[in-house]
Amino acid sequence: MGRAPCCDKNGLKKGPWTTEEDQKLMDYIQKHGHGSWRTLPKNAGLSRCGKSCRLRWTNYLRPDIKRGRFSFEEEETIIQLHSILGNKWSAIAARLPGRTDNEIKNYWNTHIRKRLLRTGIDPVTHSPRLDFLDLSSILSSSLCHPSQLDVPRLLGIEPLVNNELLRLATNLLFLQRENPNLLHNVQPNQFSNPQFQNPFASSQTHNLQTPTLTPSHIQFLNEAQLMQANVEQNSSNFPNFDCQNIQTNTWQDNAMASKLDDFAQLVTYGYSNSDLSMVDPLLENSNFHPNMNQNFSFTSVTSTPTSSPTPLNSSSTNYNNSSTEERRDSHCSNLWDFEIPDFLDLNDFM
DNA sequence: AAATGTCACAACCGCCGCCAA
DNA sequence: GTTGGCGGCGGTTGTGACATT
Repeated sequence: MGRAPCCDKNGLKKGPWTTEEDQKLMDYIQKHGHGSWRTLPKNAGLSRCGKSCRLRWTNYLRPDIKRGRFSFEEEETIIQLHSILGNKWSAIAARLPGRTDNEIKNYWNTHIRKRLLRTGIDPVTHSPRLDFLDLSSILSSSLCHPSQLDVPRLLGIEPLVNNELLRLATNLLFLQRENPNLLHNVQPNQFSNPQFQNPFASSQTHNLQTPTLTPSHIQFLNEAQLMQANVEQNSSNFPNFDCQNIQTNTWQDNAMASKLDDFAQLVTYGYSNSDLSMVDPLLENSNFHPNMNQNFSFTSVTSTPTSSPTPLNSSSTNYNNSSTEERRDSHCSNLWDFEIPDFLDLNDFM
């Protein structure tokens, strides 16, 4: 047999809490702790369901709740965490002291989500929305450069992330991990070298030792492969852009790509957008902290792009004379800025 | 000034995993 | 092993405040 019902639903009050009820609940919990929520309402003299009491306490009356508007840093943290965790509001709230999951969820739905949509970012995938493309701009661009009109790409048929580029980056990361000095000496034309296409190929050049597969190597490669598989799986979600057209359409400012450095972290951390079970241990074991964005840059093909770690406290930013909203919009409009290392010739891979 | 629309957020609903009975 | 309540969670709704027409 199961337990007795927690409460008789009939006759229990619902709806907004009165100050008197709040006071009763606070007084009781301060004296006795909440203990069993099932028995609390009766002991506290409240005609409420235990569940209602629990929600009122955790979402509103708890003394450690931070009230007031979300700061820019908090908002940025929420966006970054959401790009990894999705709608795991409790997990996000756990990393924002003083904020409740309900509060974050509400703020997301009423503020952040709308702002992302307004700036052409899909709040679910954190990637640019294809329907946000300025068709007139594209068409005018195509009129100027008819030969560059690429319908399949406009329709998003081709994946944004070229698999070869991804593979190359993965290999580069492996090599960099094996030999941190390697990339400092590399020449642009060396990226066509098979060495960079396959780190396990002959290592006669670059004074590389043939890698021995240690467990860490295997783990790393598994992570990289998982990452690659996820990107391939999700690539259909991404619109494509043509590097040759990048100067001529609205993607100039919104182009999406991964910075190699961020990519390195992405792969190293084993991030998988579709495997959230990896996220919590990942964050727990990493140096991540909401205020330590320098250690948290999951900017990638599948997540929120890099944001400045110090957008606010830098007096040199252009935010000085802007309202918070303007700052946030401005920030969002630059979300998709990216840098590609000079030594990478993307034309070879796109 | 009234009607209507929009926004913000507290609270509820329903589902799920865990675990006591 | 089964049942069903508890606690937690994410999604949705209700409602008051404010803005716009």
